Formats: sequence, C-alpha cells, structure tokens
Amino acid sequence: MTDEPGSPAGTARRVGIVDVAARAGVSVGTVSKALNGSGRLRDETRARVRAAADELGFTPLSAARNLLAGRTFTVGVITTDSYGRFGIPVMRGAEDSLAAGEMIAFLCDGRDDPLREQHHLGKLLERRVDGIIVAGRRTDPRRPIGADLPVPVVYAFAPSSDPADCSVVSDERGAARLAVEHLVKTGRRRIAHITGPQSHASANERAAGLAEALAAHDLEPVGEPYFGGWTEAWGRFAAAQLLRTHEDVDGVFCGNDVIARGVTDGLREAGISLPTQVGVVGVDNWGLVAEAARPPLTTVDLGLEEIGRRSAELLLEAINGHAQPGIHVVPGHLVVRES
Amino acid sequence: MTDEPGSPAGTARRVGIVDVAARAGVSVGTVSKALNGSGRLRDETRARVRAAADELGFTPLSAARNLLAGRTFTVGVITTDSYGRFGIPVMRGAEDSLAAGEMIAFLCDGRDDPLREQHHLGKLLERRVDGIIVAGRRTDPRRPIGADLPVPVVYAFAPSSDPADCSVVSDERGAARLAVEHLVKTGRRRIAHITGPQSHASANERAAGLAEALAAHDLEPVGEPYFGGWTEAWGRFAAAQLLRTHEDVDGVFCGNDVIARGVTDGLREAGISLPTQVGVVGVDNWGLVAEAARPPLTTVDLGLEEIGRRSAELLLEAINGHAQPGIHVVPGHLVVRES
DNA sequence: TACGGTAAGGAAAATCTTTTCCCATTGACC
DNA sequence: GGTCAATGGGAAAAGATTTTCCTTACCGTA
Repeated sequence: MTDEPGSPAGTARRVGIVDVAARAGVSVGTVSKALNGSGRLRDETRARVRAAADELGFTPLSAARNLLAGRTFTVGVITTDSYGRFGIPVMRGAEDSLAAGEMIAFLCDGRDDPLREQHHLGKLLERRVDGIIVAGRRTDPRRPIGADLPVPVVYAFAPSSDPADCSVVSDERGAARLAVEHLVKTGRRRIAHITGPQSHASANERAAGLAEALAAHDLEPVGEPYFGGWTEAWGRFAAAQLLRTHEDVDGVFCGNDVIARGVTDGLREAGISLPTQVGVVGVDNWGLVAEAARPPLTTVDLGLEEIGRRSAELLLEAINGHAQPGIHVVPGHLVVRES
Repeated sequence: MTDEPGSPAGTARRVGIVDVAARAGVSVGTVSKALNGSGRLRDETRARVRAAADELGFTPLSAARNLLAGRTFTVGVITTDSYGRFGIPVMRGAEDSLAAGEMIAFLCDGRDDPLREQHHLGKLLERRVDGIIVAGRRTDPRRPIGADLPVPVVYAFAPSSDPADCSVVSDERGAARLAVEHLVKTGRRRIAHITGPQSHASANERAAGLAEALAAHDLEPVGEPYFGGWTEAWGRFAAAQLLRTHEDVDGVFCGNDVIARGVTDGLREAGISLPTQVGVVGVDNWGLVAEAARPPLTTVDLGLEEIGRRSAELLLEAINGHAQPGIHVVPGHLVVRES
C-alpha cells in the first residue's frame, strides 16, 4: 500500500527498549525499571541506562505501555459549542489541568447535534479514553450524554440533568450579586435589568440573583427585567425603551456583554453621558466586546477557565476512583473597567 | 493504588476477542478476519461472528491494534491561537476531514509561546501521532516547528518559512480583489484603505492586493493606506481622519471586520449615511462583528474552515506517503450584507 | 565453613489483536 | 476413484513494554 515515506532508504528501524538494553549491557526489564524508577537497581546502572536511552533518543511506544496499563492516559472533550465563546476558555483550563496529570485531550465538536455527539462518544469509547468532559454552551441542564458509561464523565458549564452526575457550573446568582455590589458601591440606586430570552436558565438565574441582591440592599428594582435576545440590537432597543419609562435610572445590569454594549450605545445615543449618569455592568468579560465598548465595560467574569480546570481535576480524581458527584459551583469575579 | 471504581464487584472483565471467539465457536484469528473483512470466510461464519461480537458488545482494544499497525490513527493539532478567532474554524474544518479518514485529533494550545509549543510537540511525538497540523494566528510565515520530524507536518493559515514544508494559506490578495470588485460593481470609484499594522504580512498583502485590483480597474487609490491597529478605535479614528483629507471618498476597504465596524461607526457619527454615501467592505466574516455593525458588514470570508479541511486532507495524504510540499492557497469569497 | 539474608538484575509471562502461514476438507474434473 | 485446486479456518508468531517472580552473588554471622 503506502510506500514508506520519510526515511531515506528503509533500514532505520525505530529504536526500541531492546536497543537501549543492548547498548547499556543489561536486560530489557532492567531498562524499564531504570527509566521508570521502579525495582531495585544500583544508581550506577540506572545512570548507565538513562545515558544509553538518551544517546539513542529512546521513547517508549505508548501503545505497548497502554496495553499493559489498561488505560490510555487520554480524555475526550466533547463540546457542543463549536469551540465558541464558552467552550474555548473551558477547554483551555481543562488542558492546563490535564497536562498536569500527564494526560492529553481528544477534541470533538458536537455542534449541538445529539447524533454527532453520540457518534463522537462512540469514537472516544472505542479509543478507550480514561474519561470524558462534556462542555456545554448554555447553563441550562442538559440530558446526560449516556447511561452506565464505562468511564467517568464531568459536565462543564452546562450541568447534567441527573444530579448523580458530576457537573461544574458558574455562579449565576453570584454574578448578579457582584454586579449589584459594584453598582451600589458606585452610588447607583435605581438599577434596571436588560437581559436575554426568558427561555434561558442563565437569564432567569441572573434576574433572580439581581432581585435577591437588590433586596439585600433594600432597593427596589427599576421596572421588570427586560427579557429579549443576547444581541446588541436588543440592548440598544431596550435601553431606549427603558429611558422612556424610567427616566431616573442610574444603573443597568446587563445579561451579557453584548447586550451591555448595545445598552451603552443606546444610552449614549439618547444623550446620556456614561458612566456619569448611568453605570452599566455586563457579564462574560469577553475582551473583544467589553474593551471595544464606549466606555469599556465593567463586567462579571464567570471564571470559565477555572470551570475548565476544575472539571479536569474532578475528572482526574474520578479516574483515580474518587468520584465527587454533584454540582460544583465556581465563583466569578468582577472586572472593573470604566462603565 | 486506585481501588477499582465503577463495576459493581470486580469480576466483570473486559470482553476481548477470545470471548467473542468462544461464543461464536471459532478461533480468535477468525474473529479478527470476520470483523475486519479480511481473509477468506464463509458469509455464514462472518455473520455468526458479527452477531456474537454485537451481543457481547465487543470493541477491539485500540492499543493492541495500534501496536501491530505501528501507528495510532491520531494526529496532533498545535494551535498558537489559544483557540481564538482563527484557530477555531480551522480546527473545525480539520476535524471534518480527519473524521472522514477515521482519525481523531489531540488538541494542544501553544499560546504563542515557543517553549510551550516544543513541549507539546514532544508530548505528541511521544504518543506517536501519525501527523501534526500547526495552526497559526497570523499570516506571517513562522519558523518551522522542528527539523527532521518523524511525522509529516502541515502548517495551516500561518505558513512555514521553509518552502519545502507543506502550508495551506488564505488568498490575501484575492480577498482585496473580491472587495474591490464588489465596491466597483456597486458604483464606488474613490476607494480608501484602512487596515492593521504594517508589521503584519496580512496588512501588507491586502494593501498590495488592493493596489493591484484598483489598477486593474484604472482607478487611483484614495490616499495612502491607513496602517494602524486591528481595533475598532483605530477604525473610528482613521475614518474621521480620512473624511478630513478626502471628503469625496465613496468606498472603504478595511483590513478586517473589527476595523470596518469602527469605520462604520466613525463615518456614521460624522454624519455620513451608509451605505448610500460610502460603501464599506471588511475581511474575516466574523459573524458577531459583521452582523452587529450598523449596517451589517459586507465582508470577505477567507475560507478558514476550508483551510482546515484542506490541511487535514494534505496531512492524510502525506501520512499515506504522498506528501505535497509547498504553499497551497485557498480562495475566499465575498459575503454581501448591507454595507 | 556453612547458612541465611539481601541486593541487583535476568527471564519470562502478560497485555490483546492482527496476520501469516499451514492444514484439512470438499468439490470438481479426468 | 483418485488427484488437484480452492476454500475455510486454526495455530502461533509478532508487536514493545511492564511486571512478577527467580536466580545469582555477596556479605555477615554462627
């Protein structure tokens, strides 16, 4: 079939453990022990083997090693996000933690299609990954990816609807609380809420969190929350609407940064000076959006990378037999810019 | 060590090929042949084995298979982009093509740090990936990731500085040509250029492409290209500047969508009506930015997914011994919105 | 001097599947 | 009826490493 690419003319066989053994004048078992720090060997022998291995540029074939170990030191990450806004930081965090455990991740893009997802799941199991992270894109609970899987699974960002699964989520109510605390601290008292569609759990949670936090400060919300879409256009429109009915508003908590950006534009175009007259806080800390807004947005960072890190840590622990089922909440933090 | 999680009480050993063989009443070799469609077997036998395998839920252990095959059916993707704007679509395309070849990708985030990159490279080689895709974030040629690697490498988006390597890049000049053609077709004649820093190859290439394309239409550029940053703020600023010196401009080709968005804002705020008085074209087709602009941006899509797909295809071919070194250019296409 | 203990390292089993012979059986043709 | 060919399937090697015993040699003590 494939006519041997690469190597000049064939004979350059891979260097295996036997070559190292020959060079060091020991048996293969001894090489293995020397290189893995196991068994009882003289230091001198260990050093000699290591030297031989280095000279030959030996690296053990992981396939053989995995065969013995019965595992692959590999995990699968299935994202529903097409590597989008939320999946990316989560993945980055996960990669960090995994690397610390000498693991590496297969990436699969589910594209929000259950069929694709199942297909990827099958492929991952076929390759005998040691565990799976399912990274979502919305905070609404999702149906578990499978029942009785032979490997542990951790759900990141979008929790599993089965509370017996292990999920790592953002602190939605806490985000609202952080926003309110900032607004109150900067002297705002008449605080409104413009957010995404009511069909999204995050919109509801953040709205509920806002209500709680305002109550804790003995403040009344300004009007009902404005539920709409996660878009700039909605932000602009709602801001104009808000001014029409509640002229005296002096703070707006927005469901995300994109909306917040629309809100700042809408307010500015209505002649409001920011941040003097009205303070605006978003959610997401999406650099591109938050920094390009005028003024740059103060916003709540949901700690997505931390969610990724934590997910991977929990997965590693589960792989080691110490599963910690339940919902794990990762706190966010406020990023203060000018708005 | 790890006290056996999962399975109820220990004895449920993995089902292996021997179990299937026993159940089907044949030898293990026959099972292998039946399941892989190799060898000469009666259809009846094949069916019986398959049935047994299904009933037992048998899937071959890939480690054992890899050991024999001498390969892993796995590739590594090293991105320098932190899975950002450019890496994502490239990866998605690559995943598509790889899946078609029954391959799967390890993802490594280089974070633009050569040390990290080398570390990842080492990890990938240790795991004996069959090939590597290096996905860049800028179109400037980059230094090769390594010399004399034991596996083929394809550079995606950011080409290797070594022309003997295999690189897949976007058509930067073609992008400018597409933009000019659209502007000219919509009646624009006084076309200016606002773009990113001159230190970026893409800014230069696009500027050069613009000059060529204008010349082809017997048009003079309006002023020198405005080189600056890839930001909205620069776009706004440069637009104002442009109007001051070239009031009669009726078209602007922007180096990317973010700049273009700034330009639309700048022009609008200067009282220009869009797209009536001035047509604006961006580059990137970054949905979030292009669609949120007022008016939504007409822009050149560089075909990043296609770059990913093509890269993976070339890598698969190289793995099969048919390397195609050189620079492979993937054409972009115009996405017409309202601007 | 002989025996027990320990340290160092070797031999071989184990891991699971694929693939290469090789053998046996059956059918066909002379 | 006998021989040859083809077809179906089995046995065993191969693949690279880890790990579990074992062996050997050396030292100290009785």
